[in-house]
Amino acid sequence: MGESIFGMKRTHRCAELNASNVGQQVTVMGWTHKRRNLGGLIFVDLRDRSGIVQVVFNSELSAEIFEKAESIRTEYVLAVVGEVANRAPEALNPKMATGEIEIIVKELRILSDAETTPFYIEEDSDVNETLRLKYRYLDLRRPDMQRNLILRHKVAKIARDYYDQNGFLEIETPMLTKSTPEGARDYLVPSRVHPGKFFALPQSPQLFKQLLMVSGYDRYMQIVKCFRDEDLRADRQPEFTQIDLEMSFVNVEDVLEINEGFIKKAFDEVLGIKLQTPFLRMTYQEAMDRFGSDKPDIRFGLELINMSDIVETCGFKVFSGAVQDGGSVRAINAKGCGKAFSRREIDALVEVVKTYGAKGMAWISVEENEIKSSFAKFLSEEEVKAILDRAKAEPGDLICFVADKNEVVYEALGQLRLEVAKKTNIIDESEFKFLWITEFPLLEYDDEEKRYVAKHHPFTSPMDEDMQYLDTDPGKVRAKAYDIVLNGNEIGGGSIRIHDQTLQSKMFKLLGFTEEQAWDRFGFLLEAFKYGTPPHGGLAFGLDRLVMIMAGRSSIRDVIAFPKVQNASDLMSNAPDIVDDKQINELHIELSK
RNA sequence: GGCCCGGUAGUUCAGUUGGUUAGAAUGCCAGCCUGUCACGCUGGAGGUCGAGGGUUCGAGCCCCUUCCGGGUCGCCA
Repeated sequence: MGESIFGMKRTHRCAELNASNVGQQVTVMGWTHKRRNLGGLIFVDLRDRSGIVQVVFNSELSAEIFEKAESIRTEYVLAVVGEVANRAPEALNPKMATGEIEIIVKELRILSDAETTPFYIEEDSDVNETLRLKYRYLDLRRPDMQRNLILRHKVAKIARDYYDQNGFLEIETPMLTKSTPEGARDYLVPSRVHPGKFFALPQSPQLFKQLLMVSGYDRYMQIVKCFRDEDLRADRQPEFTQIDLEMSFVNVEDVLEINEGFIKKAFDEVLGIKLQTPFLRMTYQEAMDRFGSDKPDIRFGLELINMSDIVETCGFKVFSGAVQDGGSVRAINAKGCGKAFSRREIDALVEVVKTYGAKGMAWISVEENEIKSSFAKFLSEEEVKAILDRAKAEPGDLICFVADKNEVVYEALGQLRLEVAKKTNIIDESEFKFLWITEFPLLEYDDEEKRYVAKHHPFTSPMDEDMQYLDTDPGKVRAKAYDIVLNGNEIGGGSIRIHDQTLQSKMFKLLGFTEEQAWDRFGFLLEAFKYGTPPHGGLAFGLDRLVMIMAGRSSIRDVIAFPKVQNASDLMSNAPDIVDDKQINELHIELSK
């Protein structure tokens, strides 16, 4: 059993001590990071969340204390009273933040012993993630994980302070809500009191924050958990955190401006990085045309080049056919890759575009006085020359083409662009490139459901100048919707909302809802809109993704204390799990076999 | 639901064409050691090769099934 802490009070965290404390008697408490027993002299590196300090047990101690010190093992929890001393010049450790000093121990208590941990508690360990997650509380002792969570805390704190200073009120919205059929799958919670009825956990506080605008709160923010029952990815967890906000009496530009102010402040105060505002604004159409993506990584070029007009009537059916069917032929010029890539590596690029629905990838490898290509023989000399000119081709380049429906061409080349950038190592990992993508399409056609669905959500306002197309050509209507993109990651998005009941009803109709269905599902919102609704709009940041990038990690699991694995379970607590029949019965649920 | 990668001492890994008792480093345990900081030296323990089945005289290695983890496509208003 561990010793009591009775009568002791911690005076400092381990790494808070420095040369200015020399001569002071201090009490520190923490975990045994490492011990070095030299026989008559024992060193212990004591660790807490601040860092590590060396404590020394020497022969001036009583036999009782020294024997106790000999029993110390890794991860034992210690309380140590001692005097801070300068280290001898030859014993300095410049690699340690506290390497100039050490604590000469006078009193020791072993507060808790510890079994050998399943993995070392050390910086940047490459332990199997299964094991890390099963023993997450040990994983979270690792200094880099502690830094990540501390960074997350700072970002959240800055968000609250910043938005508070700008007149936002933090207001909580319910976790037990009404299921909405549009969008992601809901997590459902059965009601005991109402047999056969279910709550849904919120995918976002969307409707509630709009209602708060109706209520006159003017500026709302909340750091809030959201839930989506969809498959996981490195940047997607079933429960995740948003910095969610909504503002009244604003236009698109007002929302962008206030939010880039937050990002600027967070990067300055947490990372010491001065960002230039305003961030670059780019329309959705421009982003697609130039980068094949609505979340382009603009740390590098490799932009898409439209070749459609050149090849529209060429002899290569794959190209001319795609253009004549309303699609396009586009390319990227992978500078130097014609020379640098083996045939096998080029074949790997073909596999990349196939993953995203392209039927294939045509290519031209440019050499000193000739070109190598599988399809150029179908083209006239002039056509080949026009292609090379437009691609600004130089010897050594590899020009990669995709011909298909625009949708597929964008997606395949956008992803190919990222792949080539990774392979050729042209991305500067130290850069943070933000931009806003604006003027998203309001709707997209769902082939499966045979109807239009909202690209953002059904409450997004169309752009004023496109209102005329709502009835005639809905696919053409652009929305007052925007995303904020950082290094190719969507870290937030939002829109100006519809605040007019008639327009909102029309929108539901466009999405294929009957009047009855719309009122059944969103009646409370439509009803609310009758009583005086301010124009409003807002945005939500994905806090996990933002912090992930700021921490230089590639998975949001590394910035979430207790994340779930790919099958949406928790390896530590073993949730989800079966429950007693009694609980099931109370909820009026029957399980299928 | 599809595709790809992985699973061997506590941990990180190696393991040849299928062939003796499955190795290394580190950690752990014991002994020695007064200036270490990746402490050092000596010795020791430690294995369901993810699980099940098959082929074979013989399987960590080949085949089938399955479980677990990661990446990804679909999915994610």
